[in-house]
Amino acid sequence: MNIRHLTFRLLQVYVTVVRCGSVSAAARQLHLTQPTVSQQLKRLSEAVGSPLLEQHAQGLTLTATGQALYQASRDVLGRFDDFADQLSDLQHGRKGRFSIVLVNTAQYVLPRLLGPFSQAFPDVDVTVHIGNRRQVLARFDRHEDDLYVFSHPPALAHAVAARFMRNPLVAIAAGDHPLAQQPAISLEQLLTERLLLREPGSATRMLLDSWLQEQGVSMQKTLQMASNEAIRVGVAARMGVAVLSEHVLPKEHPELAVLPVEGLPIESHWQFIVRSDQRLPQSAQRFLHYVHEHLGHWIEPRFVCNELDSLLAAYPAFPLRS
Amino acid sequence: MNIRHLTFRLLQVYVTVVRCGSVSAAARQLHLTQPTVSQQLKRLSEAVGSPLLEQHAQGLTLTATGQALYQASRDVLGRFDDFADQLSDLQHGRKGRFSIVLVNTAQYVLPRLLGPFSQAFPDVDVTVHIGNRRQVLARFDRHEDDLYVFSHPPALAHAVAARFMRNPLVAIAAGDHPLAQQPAISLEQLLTERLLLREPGSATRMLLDSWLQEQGVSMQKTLQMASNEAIRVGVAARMGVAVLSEHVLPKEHPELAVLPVEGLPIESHWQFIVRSDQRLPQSAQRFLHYVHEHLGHWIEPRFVCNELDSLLAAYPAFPLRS
DNA sequence: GGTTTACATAGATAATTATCTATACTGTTC
DNA sequence: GAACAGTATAGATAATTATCTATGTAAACC
Repeated sequence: MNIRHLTFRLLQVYVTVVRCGSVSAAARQLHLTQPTVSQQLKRLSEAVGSPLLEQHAQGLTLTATGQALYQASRDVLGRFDDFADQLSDLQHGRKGRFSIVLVNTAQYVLPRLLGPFSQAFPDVDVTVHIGNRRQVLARFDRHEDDLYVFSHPPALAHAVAARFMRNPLVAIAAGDHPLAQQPAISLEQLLTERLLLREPGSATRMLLDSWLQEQGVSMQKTLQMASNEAIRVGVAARMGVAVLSEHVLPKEHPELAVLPVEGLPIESHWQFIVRSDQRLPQSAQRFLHYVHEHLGHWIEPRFVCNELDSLLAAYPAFPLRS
Repeated sequence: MNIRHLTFRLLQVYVTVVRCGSVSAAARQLHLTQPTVSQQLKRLSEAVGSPLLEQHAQGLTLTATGQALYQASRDVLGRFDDFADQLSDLQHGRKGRFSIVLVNTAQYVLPRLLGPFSQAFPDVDVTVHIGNRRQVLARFDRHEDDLYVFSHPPALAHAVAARFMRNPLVAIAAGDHPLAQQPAISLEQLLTERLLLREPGSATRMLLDSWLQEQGVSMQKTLQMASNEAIRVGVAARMGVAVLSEHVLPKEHPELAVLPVEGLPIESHWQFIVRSDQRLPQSAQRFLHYVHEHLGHWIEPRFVCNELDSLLAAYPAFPLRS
């Protein structure tokens, strides 16, 4: 048997002929002429190397080979129908996988988007990595993920970005800290306190550094901790004050106070970054669309900054509704 | 997905590429050039409607679609490998079915050939029909079977015949019948006895009729019975004498005697008939070859008359050994 | 015995496929 | 940054396929 020139189409025609029990009937059903079907059968028979059909008084009869081929054809076509179903799910992003990397601060927020998405699309597997800004950039360079979330625009080649949420940095102190009582605080006043800092390489630190530099001042007493959580707890324990993403604070935080420092909060934004030189899986596209549509439902309005349109415009063929 | 222009070859190439993890390696293995394989992949990808592969630092990676296609391809190709195995059995006649029709007398002999054949080829299903000459001819006219066994050459269109066994007709009487004692018996003497006859339409009757006509004599006392068995028992019970195929007699037959009538035995032969206007199933071809080779092992030499060569010459491509 | 029905064959043509060579692009690796 | 390895693209060509119309053939039906 020569498998090389065997097409699925040929098997479809064959199955139709067997089901119809007649060449002419099959031709009508397939919108072909009868000689065309006859010839296809001939080719198929040659490919297989044995006769498949015999003509008897009561119509066509299958040879043993013909029966075996009929079963094989049905199995094979059925298997490809299944594949087509899978494909449809995959192509609509209802199924699949993608990976996303977050800078540390974003980990307080993204679960509020990923959670509903996973419920809506249970067959999409999402892998989430978390690191500080430097680590996320390294992963970007190595093409390790599909979606990246930064809190400050990086200048990267092959990157397309779109902001979606505000990420204000505020100054905090213990709830009963003397500064917490004041109606307004100058930057200099703040810097007399010990400042609890994230490590260099983190976005929060970078933003703070560059903001202070703009203001022409420099830090005095500092203490460095590589975790937003640790800093928050440290501030509550009166180790000092800090400038942190507002999202790091719990909803209710009696033991912490946001300080009305002049010039604060520092405005920054989280944004999705995709690599333009790498295919974005359908499921990740589906996620971006989902975020675009539902952001307002899951996030407090004052944080929403939905600028995803420009990014999504790159995937125009994507079916908007599942 | 457009299934129409999907070939098995394309899937083979794809599977090879995935297994090799590289287009070039697959090309070498398939004895093709690298651009050829690249282009096949492109076509496949277009047929499916989604990217299948991605190029990363560590070689090619499958997309989710690519993985699904890989599995589907393996399943499908595996299914066709199974089919090819079946096909091989069918094409070598190791498996399949055929039907054969025997005239009555042959039913005493053909089981001795069909039995060993069925043991040697357990996956071949044989259907045996039995009738008298007229009934067998009617089946032949209606194309009802694959193989026909007659005991007298019919003049048929689209028939090819080959003799394989002698079928002598002998006169018998009860073991203690007066004629049984005589060293030689004339035809006239025989005809004074009551003759137990098969029905018109049977070959035995036809042969006897025409032989008697040649001899210029006619029957006097007769009794007609539509079964060789009934006649044999009737002769033993002294109802009369008969002319029957020698094969109808049991190996040991003390209650019956073969009479040395002049001019007897009437020589006739069994022969296989195949229709030249109808495909002979491989399994039936295999059976004829089997008979040709083993006839001498299963049948007493004096009955063997192996003239199947001419018939088998029509199937030259048939592999002689299983 | 003519008519119908169903299948096969022949011949033609446009589209598609299989395959090549030559060349361009893109990361790795010295 | 030059060389290299692996892919992709372009252009060419022979083979194959898909499909038609027209015609032949054989059995079945009045």
